[in-house]
Amino acid sequence: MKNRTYCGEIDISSSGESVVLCGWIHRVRDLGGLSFFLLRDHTGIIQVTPAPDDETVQNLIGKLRHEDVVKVTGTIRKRPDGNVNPKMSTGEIEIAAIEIEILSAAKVPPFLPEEAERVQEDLRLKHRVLHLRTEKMQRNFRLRHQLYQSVRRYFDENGFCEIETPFLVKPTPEGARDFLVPSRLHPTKTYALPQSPQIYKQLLMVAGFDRYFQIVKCFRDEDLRADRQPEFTQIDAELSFTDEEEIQEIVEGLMVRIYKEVKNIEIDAPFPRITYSEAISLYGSDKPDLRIPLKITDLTETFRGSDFRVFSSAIEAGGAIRGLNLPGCGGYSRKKRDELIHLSKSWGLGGLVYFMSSDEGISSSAAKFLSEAEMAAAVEKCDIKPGDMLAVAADASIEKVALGMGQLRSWAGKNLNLISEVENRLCWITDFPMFEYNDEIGRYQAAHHPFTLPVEEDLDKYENEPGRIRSKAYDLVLNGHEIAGGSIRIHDREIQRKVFELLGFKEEETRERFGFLLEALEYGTPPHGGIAFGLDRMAMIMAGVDSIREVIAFPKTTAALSLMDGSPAVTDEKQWLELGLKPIGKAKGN
RNA sequence: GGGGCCGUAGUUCAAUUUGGUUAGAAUGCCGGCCUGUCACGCCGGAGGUCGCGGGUUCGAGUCCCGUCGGCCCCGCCA
Repeated sequence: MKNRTYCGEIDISSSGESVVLCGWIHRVRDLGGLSFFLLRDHTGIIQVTPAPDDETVQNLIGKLRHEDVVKVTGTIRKRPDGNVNPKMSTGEIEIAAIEIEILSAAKVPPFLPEEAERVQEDLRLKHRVLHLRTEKMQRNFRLRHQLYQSVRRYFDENGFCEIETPFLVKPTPEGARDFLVPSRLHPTKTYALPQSPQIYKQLLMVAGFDRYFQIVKCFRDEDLRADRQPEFTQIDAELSFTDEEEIQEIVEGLMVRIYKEVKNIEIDAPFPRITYSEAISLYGSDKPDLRIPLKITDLTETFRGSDFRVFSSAIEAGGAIRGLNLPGCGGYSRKKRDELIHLSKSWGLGGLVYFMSSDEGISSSAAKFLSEAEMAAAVEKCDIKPGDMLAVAADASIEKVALGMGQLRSWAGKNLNLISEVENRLCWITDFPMFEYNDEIGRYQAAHHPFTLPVEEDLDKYENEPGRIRSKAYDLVLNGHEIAGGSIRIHDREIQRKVFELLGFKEEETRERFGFLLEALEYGTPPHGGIAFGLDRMAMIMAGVDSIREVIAFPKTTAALSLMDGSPAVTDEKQWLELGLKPIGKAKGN
């Protein structure tokens, strides 16, 4: 519609002008002889009232209902003195309407957009369009749009070429569960939806594109979480003739650019680099939230030779003792301390030993087992001040005590109000282990993926301690969320062969699974590496919401259902037959 | 696969602890009145498979079992 104006774009400077506005009925106030209504579009809300003595319009307003779609023709005018609404950005003006056309009458909606935030989420998901009409959701998606644009501009300016990779790809048994797509033309065979474009972007490097990027959907058939959906969006990038430093610099430039363009926030680069093992011991996590100003302290040496059995037995078994300052908790009641001990058990810790500090000195439940000197040393080492409480855990497994203390650190961040919401803290986690032992299947698995380049000086650990080989992999962590992960890839076929061997892949199997990549790698492969970002998580954090469902237009529930369109759905027998398939088992649902 | 919380008018909640008359309120909806409202106001009205199924009981929204659905977490997510 030409010459159409938006509700939020008008201000007092345009008073006197005639306008055509289109939008939804937000609220009607019918006073009898005089009526008002609020008209809403994606830019804002403005009040409309009949032009003087216009009875036709006056009568029509009484018939308007919530969420009707109307076209309003009228004049912008200053509101009479004393009738300005300071709570509205358009509160100084109103539209004197000479014509109102109902373009589409609305059924009574199950909830009004303005109350969407307090209705049950399943109802919001079912009537997603009503929720998306809210100012908050409109803002979230416009932020996400800005994010796309900023990313595309940045990569384009830095010589990256956007190339689409296929959605119907070869199934890969490693990693996450695949969504399979049966082939009609080739019964018993399937495609898979890509878990990521990993292999294809490596092929693009072999193909000589030098720098590639793509904003692309990925699919993983795993259980859902607040920050995990079965289909999600990655910003995927890959570079040739590169190294970790270059990739990290490019990413830092991107993050600085995004924050500036999307949020108008200046962030500092470079971001701190923290090795995986440092992250685990200092923060008890491979994705530490650096907004929490607490570090875990190793107290193993402080308590070596202690008479306290809980400590000495952990040390004798090769374990560790770690402490964390809980600032301001020195006065915690017995009940609160017990609650925390209960929680600590769910974090995999055996319990917590407390040292409460006050002006009178240190008190502790373990005081009778420990010397004054030991207690003083621990408190000193953890920077405990009067009023604080030191929580200490010991375990025969270093990993267990580290991760448990990490949970305690997160708990403290949330519950002791230590997190500043306006802060954005980014860091790199580097030097990940190349392999992780999987107890269930009794072999090593790639911690990142099997094309990741191991750190060269660790290669001699192949035979005896593969668990200690580090890889050239890196994660980018923002406020405790992993938002990107990448690596330098293997371009040497001998190293690739060794990695597959260690992962227990038979040569034949390797050829069958990854043959097309390995073959391509033989025809002249540039050293290359890259990274992939979780765009949904970035949008979630930048929008200040707690779930990626708030930044995905049509998300699934935690049971992977779409309440709006009812997918997945029972499929016609005819469609199954065409694919040469027959469903077994029984559908659940109502 | 496991743990926790939740499900009552269109919506948000109360009544569930301790089983007992006709399941209440607000808002939304419908009708009437009202000429400067802005969460308009006033008057009246309609609206309930208490998620579903089974069990215990003289009697179940309330107790028990199962199931469906939602959220959070663990496992899982190369």
